[in-house]
Amino acid sequence: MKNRNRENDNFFEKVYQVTRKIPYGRVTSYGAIARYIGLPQAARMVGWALNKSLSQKKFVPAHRVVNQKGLLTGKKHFGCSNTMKELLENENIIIDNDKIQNFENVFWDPCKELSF
DNA sequence: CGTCTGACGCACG
DNA sequence: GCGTGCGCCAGAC
Repeated sequence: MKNRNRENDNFFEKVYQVTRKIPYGRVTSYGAIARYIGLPQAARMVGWALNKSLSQKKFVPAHRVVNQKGLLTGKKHFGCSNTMKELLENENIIIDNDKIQNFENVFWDPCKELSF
């Protein structure tokens, strides 16, 4: 196997890296990540990649990624539906009815913050 | 190779 | 403002 090091070229790895760059107490959306990668219409793949990220050895703050509405749509993939909420609340993020409160304030856009 | 699915996003009614 | 339907890309079967 020669070049399996092209992680950077892999869509999934990009998602992982960007997600890991999400600062504490901040969240982003699937579309934002997808847009940062270059596939704004591939938001679904971001979520899918994050799902696989749960199996990754390195921890990926997938709980900091929500949909454009700020809803914890992926909470069910954390095993317990409360896990994602707990993690977010642990970061001073207010959650109400599986929705992030003050979403605009905690929103973190990689395309903007990373200025890419 | 054809078909279905998926942690979304957007257009439409 | 809310519910429904379609499209998007990539992978699994």
